[in-house]
Amino acid sequence: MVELGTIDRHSDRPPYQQIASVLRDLIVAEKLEPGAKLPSEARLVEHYGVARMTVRQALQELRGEGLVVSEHGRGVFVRPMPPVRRLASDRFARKHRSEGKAAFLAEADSVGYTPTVDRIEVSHGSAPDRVAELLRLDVGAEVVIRSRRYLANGRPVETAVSYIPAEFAAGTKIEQPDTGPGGLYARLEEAGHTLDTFSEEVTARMPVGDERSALEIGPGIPVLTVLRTAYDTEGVPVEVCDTVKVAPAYVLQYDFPAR
Amino acid sequence: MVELGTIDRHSDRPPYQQIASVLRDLIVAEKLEPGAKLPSEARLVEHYGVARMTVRQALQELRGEGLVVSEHGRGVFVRPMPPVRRLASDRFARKHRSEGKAAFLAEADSVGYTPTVDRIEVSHGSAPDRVAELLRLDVGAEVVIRSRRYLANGRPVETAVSYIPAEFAAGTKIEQPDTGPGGLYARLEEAGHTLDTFSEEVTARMPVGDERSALEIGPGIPVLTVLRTAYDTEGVPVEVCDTVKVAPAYVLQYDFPAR
DNA sequence: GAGTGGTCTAGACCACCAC
DNA sequence: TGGTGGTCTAGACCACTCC
Repeated sequence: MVELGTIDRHSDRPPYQQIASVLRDLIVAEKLEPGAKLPSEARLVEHYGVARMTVRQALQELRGEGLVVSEHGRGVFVRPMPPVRRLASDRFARKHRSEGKAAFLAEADSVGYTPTVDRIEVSHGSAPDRVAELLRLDVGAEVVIRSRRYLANGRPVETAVSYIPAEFAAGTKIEQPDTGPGGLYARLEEAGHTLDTFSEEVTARMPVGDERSALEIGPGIPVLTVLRTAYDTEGVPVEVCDTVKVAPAYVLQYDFPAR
Repeated sequence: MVELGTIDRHSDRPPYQQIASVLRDLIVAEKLEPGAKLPSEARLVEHYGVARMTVRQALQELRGEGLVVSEHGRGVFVRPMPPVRRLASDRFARKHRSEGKAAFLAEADSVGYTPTVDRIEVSHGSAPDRVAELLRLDVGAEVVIRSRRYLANGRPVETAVSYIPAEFAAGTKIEQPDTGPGGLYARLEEAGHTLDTFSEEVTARMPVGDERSALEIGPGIPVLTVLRTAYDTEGVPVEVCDTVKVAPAYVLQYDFPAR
């Protein structure tokens, strides 16, 4: 049983904010643990002696802050947080590839979570304008499109879509769902495109509709987007990877010289 | 006059989502330009023939997406967006410092906005735990704390707090509000700490209360946080800078070797 | 069927803003 | 003073989940 306290009708702060504060404090103090069920709206209405819309407005605040998620017909729950993944800028180092692991799987060992990849889809098509620009292709040029979703401990944490110029992928496992040991980058190197440099563009924003469902996050959780271009030793862009990550699940680390 | 259309009472999508969609489309198509006033709640109630709470729920959606801001007693407005700043990983290159400009001012020229810095505060104190760890200081060790706020075209885009071990700042302009030509990093190099490497940790999250007011953003806009550590040529950390940026105003770019 | 959250109605009073 | 958004009430019906 949690301590819900009371609200002060004469306070400057409106009742819905007071109710939101009480619940927020219970959550951050972990008196309500991640995954725990909050009292039902009906209970809160009864406890505080307010209208249901007032209780719902309080819960709306907490949803907006990403602290709770509601499930129709079941209840409102404290949002369970996925483990934090720390991505260092050497995560694509060749030494990881040579061990036969793709970056995501290699990292899971050291951090200690169970990695999964699902929704793998491979197709041929044309690249979005921005991607074509980065790949220095004509708009509409054919690329291999590889999309997939990454999960940590069963919870989605990232979606990724790779675009590879069709000529670089032709006849390789890049055109198949399973790219084999070392992943996509290992296959590109076998095809003669030794990787030299990566360039990443990082932004953050609120998720749009289908991202919310794919990443199983509510509207109160931002996403980090990383648009990565891989260049070979001749400076030719050989792949662009567009990733959308659940922001609270990631810390990106980059080292660079002061020059 | 904008075209508000009508809603379909028999659709699967609830009326509030249909209303939100119409307004959202008008905004993204720029039929409602940034800064423009939306029709009042009363007008929308009249136009769509729904209850006021239904209109408010539609507007709540748009607020959550950061598309509009409401101003009590004035109306609801399309959020005007600050210009996008693209931060490349060479933005602290020595060549910029040697021209006598700090990074923020140097960049404004090329991108074409008016930069301002305000709320500059300098104090002595102890570093937060994480900062002390990065600076390899004992918890509670004395540092110089420099905080400031950056604005582009008069709109806040970033707050920054720098922590410099007291011994490195002693007797330099680092202890004064105006650090002089080339900024903080130029002073550190003059003091014998030639900069060699930067390391940045990037995350994104929703803003907390005082960040919302300092950056003048509503609850629907995420922030990017960058925690940067500067190392000198001997590998000694000489500064940690904790920045909070309005996410939609930034693209961070990093280049790194595939190794 | 009982309990839950999702949506909606038709009012009300208040605080803030511009004129 | 009139128009605006902010908050609240006391209901209603629906869709979903679980038993």
